[in-house]
Amino acid sequence: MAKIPRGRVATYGQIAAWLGWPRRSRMVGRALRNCPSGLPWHRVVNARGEISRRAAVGSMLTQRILLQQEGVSLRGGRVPLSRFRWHGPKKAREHPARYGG
DNA sequence: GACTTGACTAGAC
DNA sequence: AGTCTAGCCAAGT
Repeated sequence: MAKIPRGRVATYGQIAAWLGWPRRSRMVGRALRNCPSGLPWHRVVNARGEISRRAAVGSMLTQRILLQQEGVSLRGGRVPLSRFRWHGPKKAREHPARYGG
């Protein structure tokens, strides 16, 4: 998760797959309950680009703000994955998605 | 050990 | 494009 570049997002399923556990997306979410500070937890969204309700302190408002600060804009409450999804630590693209800044 | 729950997902309508 | 369903598997009760 720490490898997710600024201005990009990944899904729970992706992270699970990178770790070698393709069917364990829920475990990623479970693990994030104890997410140590300093990790970009806000760059993790579900497969539809939505922010989970269980998001940390306060609400998903925090996550939305953090994402927007990185240039990840939400459309209709979702991150457009076609644009901001990160393709993984091994297949990472050279150029980040276009975002203001 | 048998339910229930959950920061999920792919597929069907 | 939205909503529902079945599948998932570790943790909690």
